[in-house]
Order: sequence, then C-alpha cells, then structure tokens
Amino acid sequence: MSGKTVRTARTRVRTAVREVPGPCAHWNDEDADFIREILDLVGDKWSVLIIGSLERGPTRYSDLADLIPGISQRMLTLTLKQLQRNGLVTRTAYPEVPPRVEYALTELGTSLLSTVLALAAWSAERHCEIRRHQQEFDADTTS
Amino acid sequence: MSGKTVRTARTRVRTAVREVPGPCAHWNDEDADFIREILDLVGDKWSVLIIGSLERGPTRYSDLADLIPGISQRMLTLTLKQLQRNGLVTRTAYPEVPPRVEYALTELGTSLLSTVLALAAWSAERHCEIRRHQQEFDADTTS
DNA sequence: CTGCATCCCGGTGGATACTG
DNA sequence: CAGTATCCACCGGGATGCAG
Repeated sequence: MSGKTVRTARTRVRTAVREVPGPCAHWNDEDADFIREILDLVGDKWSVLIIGSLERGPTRYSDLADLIPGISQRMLTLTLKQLQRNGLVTRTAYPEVPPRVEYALTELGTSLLSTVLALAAWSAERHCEIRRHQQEFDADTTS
Repeated sequence: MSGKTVRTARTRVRTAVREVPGPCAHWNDEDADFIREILDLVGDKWSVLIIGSLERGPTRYSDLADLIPGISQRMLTLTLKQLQRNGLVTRTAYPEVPPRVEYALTELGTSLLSTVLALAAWSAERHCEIRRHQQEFDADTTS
C-alpha cells in the first residue's frame, strides 16, 4: 500500500468514469484509485462529522469535542491532523494562556463538504427504503 | 453504542442538514446518523467498486471478480450480500449447469451510484491539490 | 485548554482450502 | 462456476493517564 504506482496522467479524469472506449474493464486503476482516495479521506468514522461541524466557521478544539458527541480526544486530534494533512482544514494556534486553537475549513474542505452533503441528502431520502429492504432480507434469511 | 436510540421522526430530513433553528449544534443525532448510514453502505473497502462495476448492467460473479482486481472471493461474496440486503443490488440465479448468477443494480443502487460518482469526480479534480498539501505537510513534519 | 503515549480489544478483510 | 468455512494478521479506535 506504500507503492500506489504514481500515475502521471491526470487528463480526462472525470469522463473516464463514464466513457469506456472498448469492451474492457471500466474500473481502470485510476478510477479505482480515486474511490480509494475519497475513502481514505472520509471513509473513517469521524472525518465527515468534523468537517460538518466546521461548516459555520472557525471552531475551537474543545467546542468540536462538544459538537461531536461520542468522539474521544484521541480520535479528534488524530482526525484533525489527518484533515489538516490533506489540506481540508487549517489549524491556528493563538499564543495565549490558556492556549486556544481554532480549526477552520479551507476552500478544499468546503467543496468536499458540499459534495458530501449530497450524499447525506441521498441517505435522508432513501434511508427508510433501505431499512425496508433490510428487514425484508432479514425476514427471508431468518429461516 | 448498541442502543442507537431508535428515532421515530423521519420528517424534514433533508432540510435538517442545512437549516439550523437555533444556535445549538447542527450535528443533531439525525444528521450524524445519516452520515453513519452512508458510511455503513459505502464506507467499506469494496462496496463502491462493486457498484461501479455493475454500472453497465447485470454482471456475473466471476466477471465481477475479474473487473475488480485484488478482491478476494470472500469479500466479493460478503459485500454483494450486504449490498443485496440494503436493496442496492439484485441477485438472480439461473438454474443451469454450470451455475450462472447475475448481479444487477436496483434503482436505489443506480441513484447511489450517480451520487457517488460526484464524489469520484471531486476526487479526480482535486486529488493533485490534495497530494500537494500532503507533501507540504509531511515535509514540515519531517523535522 | 490542547494534545500526545500507552494499552488493549473487536472488527475488517486477506489467504487458503473445501463444497454443490 | 459460485460460493462457504476457517484461520489469522492488522489496525481502527476507545479508555486512561500524562505533558506543555
């Protein structure tokens, strides 16, 4: 997982998903990698929640901890660092006492948020439908 | 964490994400739950790849295995069953010899695909930007 | 207040071998 | 061909305690 075969072609990336020239596979390395990249960004347990909590502007560490019920300090710190590394949030430490640190969404983070929100909307629309399918399936399986 | 506090209100789900009545938290239980629901659906390692591979129509088990490099039989079976349970794909077994089984996207699955594709597009657009940030960050951190 | 270090447990998923 | 079953390594992530 450390190799990742650095792709050089960034061209025509979006169309690659839909237009497939021949009869061969459409999940060509590149496309699959983009999926993986997203999953690495937001596939974990807390990233999206944190990003969403930053929607309204710069927020302090402790405020984030309050906004996101159930998150541990460890995960908050870790995920924030990860988000920062990916350029989705910025970290600003004010040299005061007691220390104050604010996290904020970058433009990149904001753009991701809006995209992710679409997913959340989808879930909101369909989640009862999904539940129904699950129950049907479980009923059938429970022989 | 096993309780999950079964919500009874499915009302006004989509607006809940953007409109926040008061000054309080916007990640109200419901919204967070929708995020979690999505993550359960597509947050794993293979779901999205499988869904994408089904884009062109019904596909056989072995064909899927070929289309998705690196997936194990175990994970292919498991993930397909999960997708089926959630009503995203259908499984059709033809009573022939040798056996033939085809998986296909449901309308629900298709709708999710298009939403997920938006995320993939985002990743395609921004991934070089992300890489840049990562390298900068790592360079700074590598003291 | 903000954050790292450590311990530890459960789940995810890979490898492999076997069945209808 | 289309799975099922078993074993096991890895790591995400919770709890707790300490530090700047």
